[in-house]
Amino acid sequence: MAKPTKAASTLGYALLGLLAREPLSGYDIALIMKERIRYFWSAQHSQIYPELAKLEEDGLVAHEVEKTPGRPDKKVFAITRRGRGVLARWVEEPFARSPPRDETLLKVYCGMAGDPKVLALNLDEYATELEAVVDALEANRKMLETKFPRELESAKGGPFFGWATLNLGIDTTRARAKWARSIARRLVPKQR
Amino acid sequence: MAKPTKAASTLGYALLGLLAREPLSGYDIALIMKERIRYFWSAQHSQIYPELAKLEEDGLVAHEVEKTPGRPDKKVFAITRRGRGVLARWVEEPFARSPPRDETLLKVYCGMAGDPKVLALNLDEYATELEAVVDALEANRKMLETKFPRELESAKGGPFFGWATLNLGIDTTRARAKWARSIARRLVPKQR
DNA sequence: CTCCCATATGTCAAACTCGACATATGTAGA
DNA sequence: TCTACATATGTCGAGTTTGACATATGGGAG
Repeated sequence: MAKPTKAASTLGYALLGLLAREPLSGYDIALIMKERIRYFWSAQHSQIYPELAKLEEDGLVAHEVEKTPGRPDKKVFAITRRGRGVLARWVEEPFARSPPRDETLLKVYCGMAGDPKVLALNLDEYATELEAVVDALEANRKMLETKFPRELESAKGGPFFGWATLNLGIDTTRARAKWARSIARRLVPKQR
Repeated sequence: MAKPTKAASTLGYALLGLLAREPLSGYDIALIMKERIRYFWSAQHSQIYPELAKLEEDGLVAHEVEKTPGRPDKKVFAITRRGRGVLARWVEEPFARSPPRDETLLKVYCGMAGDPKVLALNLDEYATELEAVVDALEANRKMLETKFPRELESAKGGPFFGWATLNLGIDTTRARAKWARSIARRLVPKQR
């Protein structure tokens, strides 16, 4: 084979996964990464545009220009058949235990170096942020459940896998918030 | 001020956090990152050695050579007073919601592109791995609880913060394993 | 009229990270 | 004897990621 259907980077797979749902521009993708899927993946537009170009070079996506009145032109990308094939092969690979890098846990691990009161305050603030995230994710899940009951029932299609992803996101974010509060409480025992 | 006590990279803080507990060589640190704290941080030795040199240049750590019979010499690093100061300041900064990059969630999010049966198998295998990790983490926590009851009670010192970190690691890893099994079950409904 | 904002796409340098290569010592096994 | 392995430290190139810079359109606020 001349072109053995090259593999993409992990970011490339992320883009393919979004485009497998619907055609999108680089700008759209940047927005989705800042909002919908921020809890498990994100990238800056400065990384997205070059990666889209690379995917197009490899024939995994293709774009057409959409002229919108009163706005700059949009390059709307769609996944190709080759792109779907590459994505499928990656999805079916075993799950890698990629090196987790959790700056929050690292900071708590170093906690003995700092003032417990300050740490406790920061942990509570962190928990409050996370609780807001949980609310947003739960609203998102509720939306999927009312809008796509069929897909969720049959465990097929984009909505189901988005829902599956949300399930873990919600559980771990909530667990994290509770944990932060519990550690904060341990750090300042006799709260008045 | 001539030297405004420069900040370190996140990896630098990780090294300072380990050295704040006990003096260690680069090799020791690499081992600890492969074993004890792998569930929230890791780095290769090729990154650790240069970073230690950089920290030493900035006066945050200092080393002395330990001659061990029948082994190559060891450079044992210890944290300096300046290093503790830099670490303390970082610890007391607010928790940043750093961009999470969860390849597992990404792959499931793209699940509609692959064969459900293969995905289910991989998820089960993944869950089995995670369950082993949970066991190891729990053994570690048990060890801390029997060996350092005082520190855990008073919420002070390295052992307490190691224990605090383990708490979240265990909870989220277990939640992840359960989640993987539950999604796997949904993907192959009528298991014979 | 001017400035800022959302839309929209792009480049570039610096920093971070990984995997491969390199070197050296001593022990255990084939 | 040869080889492999654990210990121990290091360099280097390639790929990833971020943040800053750059450009262009049109609407709304002041």
